[in-house]
Amino acid sequence: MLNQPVQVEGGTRRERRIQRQRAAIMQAAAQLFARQGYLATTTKDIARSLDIGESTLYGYFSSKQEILKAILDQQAGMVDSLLVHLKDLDDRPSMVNMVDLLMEKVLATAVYNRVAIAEAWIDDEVLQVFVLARWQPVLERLQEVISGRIAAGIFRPIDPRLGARMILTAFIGAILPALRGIEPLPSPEQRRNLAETVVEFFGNGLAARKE
Amino acid sequence: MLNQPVQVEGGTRRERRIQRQRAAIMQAAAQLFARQGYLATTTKDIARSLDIGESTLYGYFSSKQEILKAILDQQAGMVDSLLVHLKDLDDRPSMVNMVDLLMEKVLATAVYNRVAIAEAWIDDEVLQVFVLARWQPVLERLQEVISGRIAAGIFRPIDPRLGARMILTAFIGAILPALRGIEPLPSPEQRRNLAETVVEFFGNGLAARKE
Amino acid sequence: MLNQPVQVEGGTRRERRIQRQRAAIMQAAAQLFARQGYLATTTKDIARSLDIGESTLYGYFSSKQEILKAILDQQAGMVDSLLVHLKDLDDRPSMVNMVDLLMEKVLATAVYNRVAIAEAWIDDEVLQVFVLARWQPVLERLQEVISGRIAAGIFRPIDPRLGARMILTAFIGAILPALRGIEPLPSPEQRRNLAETVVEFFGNGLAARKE
Amino acid sequence: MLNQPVQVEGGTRRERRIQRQRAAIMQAAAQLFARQGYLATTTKDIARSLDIGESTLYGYFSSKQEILKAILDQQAGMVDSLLVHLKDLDDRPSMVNMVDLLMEKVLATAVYNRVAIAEAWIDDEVLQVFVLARWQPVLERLQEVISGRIAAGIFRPIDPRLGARMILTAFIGAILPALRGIEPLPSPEQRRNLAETVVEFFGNGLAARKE
DNA sequence: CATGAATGAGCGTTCATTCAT
DNA sequence: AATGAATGAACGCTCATTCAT
Repeated sequence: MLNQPVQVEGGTRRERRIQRQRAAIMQAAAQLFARQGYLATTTKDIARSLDIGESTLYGYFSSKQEILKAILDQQAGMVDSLLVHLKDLDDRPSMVNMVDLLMEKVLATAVYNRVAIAEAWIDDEVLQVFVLARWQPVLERLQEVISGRIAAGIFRPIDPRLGARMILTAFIGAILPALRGIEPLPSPEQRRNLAETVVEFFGNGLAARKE
Repeated sequence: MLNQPVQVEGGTRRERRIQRQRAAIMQAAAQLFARQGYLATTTKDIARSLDIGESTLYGYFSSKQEILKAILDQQAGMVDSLLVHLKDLDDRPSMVNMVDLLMEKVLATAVYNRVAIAEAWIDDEVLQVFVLARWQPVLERLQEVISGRIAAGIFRPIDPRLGARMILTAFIGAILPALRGIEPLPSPEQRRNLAETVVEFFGNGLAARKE
Repeated sequence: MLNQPVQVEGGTRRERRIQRQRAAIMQAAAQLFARQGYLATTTKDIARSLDIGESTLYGYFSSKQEILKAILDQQAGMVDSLLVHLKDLDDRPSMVNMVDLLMEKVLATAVYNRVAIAEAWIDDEVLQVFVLARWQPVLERLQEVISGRIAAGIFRPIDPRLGARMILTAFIGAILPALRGIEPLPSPEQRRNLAETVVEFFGNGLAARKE
Repeated sequence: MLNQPVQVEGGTRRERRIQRQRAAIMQAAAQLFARQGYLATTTKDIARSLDIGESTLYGYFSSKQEILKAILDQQAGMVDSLLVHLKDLDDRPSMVNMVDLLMEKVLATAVYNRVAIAEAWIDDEVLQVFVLARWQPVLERLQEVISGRIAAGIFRPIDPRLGARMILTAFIGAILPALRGIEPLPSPEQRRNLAETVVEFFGNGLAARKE
């Protein structure tokens, strides 16, 4: 979780510098928001962690709120970017790939997600706009798959909404310690393993595979 | 979710009155903490919601922090009280009963749990002392059951810790909207239904039951 | 220009204390606003001049703006209270009495008026709401008198609005140094003298009285 | 009240350019100072209204204070320039001419005067140095005229200082709305009319002319 | 010469806590 | 036991000014 200069592209050199600085501020702020919460983090904290003056922040964001909004926006964008990958969920290997990818993306922005979850847990608007609205397509896709399999007799008749929610929270449970920051991020191998376990769990629970 | 005078017992009449007032403060504070977060809730908010003077709070708690601690303590006690019921998890009906009971207890103190989760998400000490330490026995019991079934060939060989975590988060997922406060608490029938679905999911995932 | 405890009446003892404190704050603030201007006066200045904590101010006024508003309101009320006395302006002695009274009232709240003028000079809303609207009846009464005398052939035909404005500013000119705070308030005798001169000026300019 | 490039003369081309820019800054700043007050006007406001960088201002003035000082100086120079015209005040036509000229000059720099009045109303040093000291010769000349006429039996015996002050404030009253910026500047005809009324008022008040 | 970026000092305001009654 | 009043410490934010380019 190093603080490396963020890569940005496009625009003039000046615009790139501004984007780089904005990203650096968001990163530093997100670290602090994740660790102490938004309210407990002062603008002084953020400035000090970047070794800049407090008022310098206001050249890049018009308020502390705006920094949070930018973080939430970026994380929401990440969720959106998942949607293209939600097509093939019919055979087991493609599901494993999908879950692996999901984990990778979610964990790559773990700090941002931690902030988003913290805020959404308390603020209804954040919950609706930045979390529920963005994850909704994922949940719907899951429900489609479940409904399809129920119709095909592969799955028991179950409330697809509940099923989708349980599977999604089980998925989150698998990466929760890393997301919460009490365990290191899993290696690619560990992640693949987790993905396979989640998918298996999705289908058969913990029952022994019946061949 | 009415604010009724809380029943307390033991001690002199005076001590009971004090306990009753402490409980009333905790309840009022927890409502506000749950809705707005601990930091965003002012002592003035709490006092006003009880229609008492702000400084009166300090006759019952030495600080705002202490109110939070008392709330976390109480919720942790609730978790502890679950442990006695964790014995019989061997046949399906007793598992359903257990999960139903768990849900009932967790939802009965939904507001307190919401506060605990919010704080644990941000504060490492709260996470360790008030959440992880208390849920640890539940997780361990679950791991035992899983290990036992793996040994008996009923379950696939899987990391029991991961399995326990996934099942517990799936369980939480089932009641998440009520816990977060965006859906009403489930009726006893709905709850039983949820419990059965969770247990089934635990065993067989979403696969059709093979009888 | 001593800072004596302000007399207030009505309400319970508690309410009277609050009113007294509000008045003390307004008085202290007005002194400072008059001397340095509203913006250049900090809440710290006001608090220090009363030897109270800065945050104590906010128990009596919700913002620095509100202190200013209260001062302007009070001054506007003073102007309103003049109107009852504007009836008899027909013979010379009653005009002198009237002008004398006007001077007395305006000078008794000299500091407040100085603040009101300063703000009205810069802020259009203050000018309209707190100054023009309140002095309007005075100006109109003056115009009536002037129009009446023109009709009676006593006065030259002149724009009554311009006449009223000139006479009012000449009146203010007579007390300007006291209002501005560079000369002490006039004694009652000096004031009566000023009043007579103003009234004479009103009628005959500086020309020698033709008896 | 257009913002045209100000004409300056003397010096090298470079010096003229500097003078022109200084004047442009003063003009822009004076507009803002007049409308919002000195303190409420930020250097950013001034720079933006000139479409230059904020720090560019500091190439022409060493501080925001200095811009104000330059404005006050210039206005004070305008008053000084009136003095040459204060000779002939003996017959009525020349007095009217004089008052007309005074009005013209004062109104031509209305914005600067508005700023000067605002500051002098609050700051003792500005009052003394930039206003009282500069208007003093005008007041003295007026007092001389009054004293002379008293000696000649034309005027009543009156305190010449008070008389001079009243006549000057009545004069200001005649142009006050334009000065304050709530009415447009008077046309030359209107101005001449005002001048005649003021002079008449000076001599005979509002009494009908006795021929 | 012009400027974008940076910043220290200070602002108005909030709030948990104390204290006299 | 209850409270209204008071307050120090700290907050988010602004702004005149500096400085490297």
